[in-house]
Amino acid sequence: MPNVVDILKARGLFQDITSPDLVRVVEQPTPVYAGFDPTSSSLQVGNFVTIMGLAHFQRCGHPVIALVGGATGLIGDPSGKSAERNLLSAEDVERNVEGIRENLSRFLDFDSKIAPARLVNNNDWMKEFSFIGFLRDVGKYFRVGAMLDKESVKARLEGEFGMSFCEFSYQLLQAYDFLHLRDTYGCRIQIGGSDQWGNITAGTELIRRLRSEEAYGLTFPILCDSSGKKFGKSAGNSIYLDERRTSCYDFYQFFLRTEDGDVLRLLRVFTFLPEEELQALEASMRTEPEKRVAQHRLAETITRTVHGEAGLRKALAASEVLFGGSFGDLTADDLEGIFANVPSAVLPQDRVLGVPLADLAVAAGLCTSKGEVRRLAANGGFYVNNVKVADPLIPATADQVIGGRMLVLRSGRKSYRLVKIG
RNA sequence: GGUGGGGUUCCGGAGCGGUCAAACGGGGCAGACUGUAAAUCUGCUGGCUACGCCUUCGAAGGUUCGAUCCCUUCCCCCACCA
Repeated sequence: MPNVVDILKARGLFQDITSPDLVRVVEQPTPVYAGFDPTSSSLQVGNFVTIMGLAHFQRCGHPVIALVGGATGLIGDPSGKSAERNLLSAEDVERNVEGIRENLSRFLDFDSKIAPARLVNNNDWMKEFSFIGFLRDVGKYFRVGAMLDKESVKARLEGEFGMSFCEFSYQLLQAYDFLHLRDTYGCRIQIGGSDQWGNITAGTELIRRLRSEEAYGLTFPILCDSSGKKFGKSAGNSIYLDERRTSCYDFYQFFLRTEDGDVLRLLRVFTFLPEEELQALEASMRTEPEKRVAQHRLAETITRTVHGEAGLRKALAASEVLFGGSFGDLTADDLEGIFANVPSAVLPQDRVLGVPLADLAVAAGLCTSKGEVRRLAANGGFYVNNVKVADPLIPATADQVIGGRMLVLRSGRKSYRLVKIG
């Protein structure tokens, strides 16, 4: 079987490892796990890195366990956070767990004969503990000195906000998860982003102490774009894996707009394309950059993985129309399909016809104020139905309402809003 | 607890009685160029019934024709001292 560590290294998914012995351990099928926080109802592209990590293990023949933190989500992981987080309500966490469970179930192979995936929720075992019981059974084996030494704790204690006991305890929970999965499924490896290092080593140490057995951790780098910013935000909004939160179109476009300097790296991380193909793509970037073959390949591949063939088709159809100039003879039905999950506003007819376009733009959420629409138009970036509009104070007319049902507002090249009459 | 320095628009940071919706930088948005890239250049960046009007400069009061700027009290930061 191919060595998964080598593959991860080649793919830019390797940051650190708790012991070089792991390289030999993975010569045999070895269960591995990664955790996902239910801080939101859907995973984001950043989480996809971890999913790819698990997928590589699975492809190399290792059973994988995806853990949803139904219990740890109630506490909040301080790793990488500069301030105490607000606690999520139990209902929110439960709802998020369901969303994430649904996300994950689409990416891992649960039917594999050799290395089936498994989905677990740490609330299933954590809920059995009493506070006293946990302190005695788990807390007893932790030294406060070592806990204070963790980067996530140190950073917070040095920062201005400090840290609650609640978050301080987080590492015990994650360490116990690892122990539990080791006892239950023979799991010996935990993987995660580099911010998880402290939590992972807390687990390997707990296992060593209580089971006299070596467990391993492997981290991958936190993805950044070439300007060093955390990857996965578009205009301040996270890119989610759930179509209801980020449309297939926006998802596809996010990757299509990848800059040259990042695209190869992202292809390595987010796809399984073989090295030969990556090199061909790199060559194409040199000889015919204007075709942006690599960007298309990236956007297409990851959209297909995340949203399926149908989702990719939607994204491609929408992209074609929206970057194809005028809407020509598209019907309202066509547009409705294309904009299916683009933010829209539904307004009664008398709130549209004769109403200044600027007001519509605000009502549809394209801009936050009419002043902003004016500025936008003054700069030449305001469009109605893909036709540039210079004066946003002129009222909307009936012939702008496609099929008597909707009109499409646009800011700049890529931001669209739909106004539906209804 | 004492002394000193501060809290300004998304952030940093000028302003220190009218010419202030508030310099400058960053970020953001838009435009041009290009390849839905990068770099570069340009414009915009409180709201509106918009050549004018309204709400903003930690909070509340006060002095003044007029206050971001002066005074009082309060809240919060930072530095040094104890």
